[in-house]
Amino acid sequence: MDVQLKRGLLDVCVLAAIQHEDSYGYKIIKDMKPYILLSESTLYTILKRLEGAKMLTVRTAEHDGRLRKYYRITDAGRKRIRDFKEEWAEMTKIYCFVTEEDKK
Amino acid sequence: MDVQLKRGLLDVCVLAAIQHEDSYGYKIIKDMKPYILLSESTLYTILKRLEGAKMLTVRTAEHDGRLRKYYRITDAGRKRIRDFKEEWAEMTKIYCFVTEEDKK
DNA sequence: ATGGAATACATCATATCACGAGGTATATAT
DNA sequence: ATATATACCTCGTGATATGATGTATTCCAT
Repeated sequence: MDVQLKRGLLDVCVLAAIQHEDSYGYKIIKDMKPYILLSESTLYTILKRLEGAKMLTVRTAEHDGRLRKYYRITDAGRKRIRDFKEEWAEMTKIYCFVTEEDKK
Repeated sequence: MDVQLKRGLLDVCVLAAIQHEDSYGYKIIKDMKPYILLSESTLYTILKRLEGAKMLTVRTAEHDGRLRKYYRITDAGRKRIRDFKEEWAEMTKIYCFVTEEDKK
């Protein structure tokens, strides 16, 4: 997918990946794989940004003797997803505009 | 609409605005207005970029004693629109992923 | 006739952001 | 032993939307 198109989708996708249950970096990438690919460097940049925007919170927990950082979505994060749904309607209009055939 | 989301749509929208007939800066902005807003500085940046990518060609013509730059879509430009249609299918999948309700 | 809006083009500086390259460390399978 | 998977992180770079700003002409209302 075009890099510029991804830009608008990645943040929301990451939020979507943790909306049903807390998750951690490596798992988020795997869960998103069928829909959109992203590298670790990209993901951690996004997680930091979403944390700064208070759309998720972080907690560190031990798992099999190794530390993991678990991310949990906040109300602001859920609002971002709702806003995206509204933006989708606008995008659908744009799609129609772009694919409009010649009206002879 | 979210700035990042616009990024991926603007180029294709500008191409869509000239796909049926040649157009010029001011008119492109007006035609796109119902679907997506963009400033003149943004538009001219995009037109330059699309010209560099050979997705459109430019010609200068006089209109009412004033010079206008008319933009015409190329085959590469039409291909970009076709590619977008394919990307739309991916985006629809992503939309489903994001809006997926809890599966109890 | 004068002033302001609309038309029409353009440049520059800034802030945001995806991503490759690189780094650290442990667990598990071959 | 060694390779692969898991798990985290930082930095530099290139791409790009946008506001601010500038130039110039035409049209319309007062």
